[in-house]
Amino acid sequence: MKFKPLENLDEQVAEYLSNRIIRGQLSPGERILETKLARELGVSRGPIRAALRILENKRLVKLVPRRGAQVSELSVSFIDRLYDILIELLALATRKAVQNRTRKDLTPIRRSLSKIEACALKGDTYDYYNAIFEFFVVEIEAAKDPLLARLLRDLEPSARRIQFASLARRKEDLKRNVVYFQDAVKYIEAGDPILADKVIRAYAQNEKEFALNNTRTHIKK
Amino acid sequence: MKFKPLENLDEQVAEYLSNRIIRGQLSPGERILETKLARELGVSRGPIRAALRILENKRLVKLVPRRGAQVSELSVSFIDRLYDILIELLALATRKAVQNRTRKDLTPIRRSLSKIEACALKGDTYDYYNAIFEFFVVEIEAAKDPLLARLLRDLEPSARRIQFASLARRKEDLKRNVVYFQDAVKYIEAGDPILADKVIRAYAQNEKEFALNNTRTHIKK
DNA sequence: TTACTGTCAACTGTTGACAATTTACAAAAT
DNA sequence: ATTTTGTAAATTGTCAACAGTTGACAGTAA
Repeated sequence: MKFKPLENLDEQVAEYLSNRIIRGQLSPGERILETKLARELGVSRGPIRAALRILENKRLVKLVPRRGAQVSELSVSFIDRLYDILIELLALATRKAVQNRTRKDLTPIRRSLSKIEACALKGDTYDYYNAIFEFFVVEIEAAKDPLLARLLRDLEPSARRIQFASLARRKEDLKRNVVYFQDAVKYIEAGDPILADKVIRAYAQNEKEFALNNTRTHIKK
Repeated sequence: MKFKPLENLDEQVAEYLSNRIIRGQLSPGERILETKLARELGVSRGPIRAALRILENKRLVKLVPRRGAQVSELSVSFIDRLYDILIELLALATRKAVQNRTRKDLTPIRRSLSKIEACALKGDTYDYYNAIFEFFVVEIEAAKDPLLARLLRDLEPSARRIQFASLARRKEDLKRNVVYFQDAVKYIEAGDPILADKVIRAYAQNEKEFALNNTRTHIKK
């Protein structure tokens, strides 16, 4: 049996809030009251405050001194800017994955591609996007760059949040999208950083445009 | 007179520690004891812990659950990876600056170029690098992208730390470096994102190589 | 000597209380 | 009606105390 590294309350609370924000159960702009949340979760305010700091780094909440925390907005311009950055960082990660991957890294990459393909076939939108995030996780693993990994991990919840907001409309998109990942794996296997970079950029760009066109109803500005 | 936004203790402590780490007054690997620091600064452990979370995001300290905080290491591979990311993000910021700048943005950009030139002429290495950071700050301001601005701001202390560690050897480098910024401003004024991108990439690449060759003595691995 | 085990001091994790600040709201003035 | 001012309640900031965990080290057994 594998014992957990005994997460402290900070991270547990952060995880809990993170999920609720991503799923839209907490709406943009909504205030998060420390006292109230502490009562609800049965912990003191200390861990709550630490959790809010964690979420601020992931851009899920906005922290204003002496005015507390609120769920961050999901504006068009934010989506725009997030994907601009994601395009560059994912492309960089892909190039690094091509260069630094060992043979062992290929196994999980191929496995997550299969998962993507399977979900696309079944039309299971929710799991499909989970599989895509998993793909990037293993790709980043292969890139052997902890700093880049962490930056991307910090941006991941925002990406998830955006995708969740447009999940309903994504069904027909699946099969068209799979091609990107099939190509990406092909070039990662072949060791071609330029084409792999290009494919991932194209995917992220496509994702960006889809998000911009399909989250309008959920967001503020 | 301009009143401060009444910083809370969290940020003041973070600022204090940040400076000490950047200047090498706290050495890599050194533990930071909450209780001791709290006594030294005359505050309780609450703000200290919050400050440590802030510094963790800036990668200045490493936080291990139940084992406290220690000053992060400055390894060759970290420098390598940091600049890889900086190259992409600064290039992106530069392109955005070219596209989104107003006429008003040009004034501080030109002013900080003058400062760079003046410091290079005087051979004032320390202020020279301050001026360079200032240049990027105003450039990012012109790029009109708060998300990108924040990512870069989070990485800034690490870059400063690296540059501080190799400051002594940088004197002869100054005049050669100025050209990059003169060119960058030229292309920003002319509205040429491709060449501006290229210049900044070249600068950052150059900076990276210099750092890698001149911080060896200060770092661990 | 070397490896194990138990104990203790030093820390971090968590809490509840108190102080300072902000917000909401009602009353007064324009 | 609209703005201003004053006051109370709600909320965040800070602290100090207690609980739980970790790491070091001395003592014991091989």
